[in-house]
Amino acid sequence: MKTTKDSLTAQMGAVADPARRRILAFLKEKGCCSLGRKTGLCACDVEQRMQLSQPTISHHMQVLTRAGLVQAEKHGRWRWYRRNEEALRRLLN
Amino acid sequence: MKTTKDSLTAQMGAVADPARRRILAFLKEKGCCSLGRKTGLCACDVEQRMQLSQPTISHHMQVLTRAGLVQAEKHGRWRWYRRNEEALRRLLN
DNA sequence: AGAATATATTGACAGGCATCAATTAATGAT
DNA sequence: ATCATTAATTGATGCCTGTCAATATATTCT
Repeated sequence: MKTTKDSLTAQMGAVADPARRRILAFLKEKGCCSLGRKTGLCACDVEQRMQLSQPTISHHMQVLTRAGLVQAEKHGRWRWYRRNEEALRRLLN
Repeated sequence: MKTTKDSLTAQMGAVADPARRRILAFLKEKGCCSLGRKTGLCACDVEQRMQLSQPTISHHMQVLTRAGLVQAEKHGRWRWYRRNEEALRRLLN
């Protein structure tokens, strides 16, 4: 058996990957979301900005979401991701 | 070929491991060093506080040192490790 | 219903990483 | 010189992770 990773470790592990740090940076841009939202992006927007396959993006978004660093909302067939600024601020103690 | 890990990624990867975070915390204690130094610890002190083998400790100290988060000095047969507070502060942007 | 679009899931693979036992290296003490 | 101590290195093992191709699911459009 394996003891589940604590939340701080999950968050730090999430942020330790350069691809995910790039994603977090993209999520800061304003007015780029395909859904017309002021902030955030949907997965296809992220995919367009990264040289990574769609399943890989989906995986990274899951890691970030599970860690609580981004929040996701489903809108039709899109999924809208935005930064959880509160959690990101808290991560920096 | 593999492109070498950038320094930010190395530092975040170093801190993402719970064992290394414990070590960094131990290094904050005052007056616990076997060498009589005010701050820091030597490897054997760290080993005593962690339930990990000597080679594993040695490995973690190397990761932390390579990332620049701790500094090492050799004193006789001991190696004295101390936190690089400057680098740690900078890591928190 | 059928086609198109956005995303998730599955399965596979390679590389990285944490860990240990055994060994080696370096230094100090007798 | 020999022994003891502190630490690094080596080699092995198993787990975790980033990535992709293929497939599945969900939703909208016609």
